[in-house]
Amino acid sequence: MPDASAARAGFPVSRQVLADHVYEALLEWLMDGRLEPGAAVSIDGMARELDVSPTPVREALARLEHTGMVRRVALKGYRVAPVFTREDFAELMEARLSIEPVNARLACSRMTAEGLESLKQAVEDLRNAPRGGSFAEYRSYLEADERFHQIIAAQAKNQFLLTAYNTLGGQIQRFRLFGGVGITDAEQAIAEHQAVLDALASGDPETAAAMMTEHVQKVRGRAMADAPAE
Amino acid sequence: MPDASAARAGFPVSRQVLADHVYEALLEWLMDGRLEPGAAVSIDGMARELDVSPTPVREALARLEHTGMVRRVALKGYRVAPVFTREDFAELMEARLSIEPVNARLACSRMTAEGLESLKQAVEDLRNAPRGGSFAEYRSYLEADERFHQIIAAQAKNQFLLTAYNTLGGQIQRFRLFGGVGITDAEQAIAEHQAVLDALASGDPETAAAMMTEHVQKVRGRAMADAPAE
DNA sequence: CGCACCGGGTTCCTATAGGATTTGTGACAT
DNA sequence: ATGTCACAAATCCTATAGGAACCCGGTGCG
Repeated sequence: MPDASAARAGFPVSRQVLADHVYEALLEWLMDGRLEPGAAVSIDGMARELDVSPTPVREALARLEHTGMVRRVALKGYRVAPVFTREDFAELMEARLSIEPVNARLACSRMTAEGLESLKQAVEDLRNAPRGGSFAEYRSYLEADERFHQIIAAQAKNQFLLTAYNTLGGQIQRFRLFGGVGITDAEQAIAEHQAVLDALASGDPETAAAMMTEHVQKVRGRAMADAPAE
Repeated sequence: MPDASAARAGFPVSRQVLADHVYEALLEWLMDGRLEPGAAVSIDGMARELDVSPTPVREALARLEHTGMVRRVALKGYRVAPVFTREDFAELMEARLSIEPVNARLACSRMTAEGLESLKQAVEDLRNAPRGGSFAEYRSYLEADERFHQIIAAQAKNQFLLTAYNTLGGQIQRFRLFGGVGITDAEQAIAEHQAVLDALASGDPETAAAMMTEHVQKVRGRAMADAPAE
């Protein structure tokens, strides 16, 4: 409750308007899977659901559209982006292979102590995360995984690359939810993350980039093997 | 134009709503330099200016915010993104160096005949563009330059990399307008574009990537030399 | 049976109004 | 002169209303 402390201090810090809350709510619903791919996202309906007027909903959706999470057709409304096809997935991985190793290389030389600490925490969380079959169970696993890559992107200290990664990151999350792949070979994946972390900690940019490349390639390999059909 | 045939057919295809027009108008004004960096973009004011209600303006601005062209502060409104600092420029070029060579490499093997033709046209336009001192004169030069890179990004046939590039592309345009650098060494720049084009035409991906890397590096070098202060 | 047509309901889209917040200005006290 | 306060204007933000477009049945006709 930032409002409370802000009110006490005398000047509100939160500065959030309704559209921001709606945006976050929609994002959460998208990531939660409560809104399935292809489903219509009615402006008026969402407004009723969230008990606000359509205006902030409209604004939030306009922002979301640019992330690729929802698509808009003029005079017809918004829909959750369709399910990833095999081609979409291949493109996404190709894009990751282009950007993430660069992030790792840059992050290696620019990493702060706090950043490294957060990374270690992320890998630790990955290890401790439950690996049950239900979605609720591996939710924390996915969260830690995403956080790991996000921190590296942030530590690259390049606003443009960070923006580029964040766009990808959202799609990656969305794919993990609806691509039909659960957690496969978690031990192997954790080892790969550890290898990236070690390279970053040792301060060798090229090794860090190479480890990241290897990791993403293996992720692709595992996912492709998992869902051979289409 | 699609409108004509659509009207003839009896059902409009364009399907553009007011917010789309406002979006395009704002984008054009931003690219034209009619809206200077740091300037406030008042919602109500824009609405009066364009003779529409604030609602579509609000929606258009919400979309624009995600491109980095304008920034929003809750309850205070939108402002045109501030002028590029030297650090911003360095980051932008670093990002270009990460993405554009990859685009060139991929485009090389996936290029269509039409794509190659458009590229040749772009380089030709670059050659024929006037190089006068005034902005209006080198506007077509900048347009052709941006088009060249945009086509390559599109020919990479990867929606995610294309999105990533487009975000960069907007910033590049904005920088060229307000970074204070005009066209320096146009002949040299054209030669670099030609080298990239030749490599793409010859179908050698690695050379294409290398030529693109070289081009971006030299662009950076020229711009840095031009604006040493800051 | 297939297909054009046509309401009714839903949803989108835009304008408008008014409350909430910020900004600018000027008087006043220190 | 400087800082503070109050007040007015501008701006943002949200809700609401109504016109326009779309979707979905049903009906009638070939």
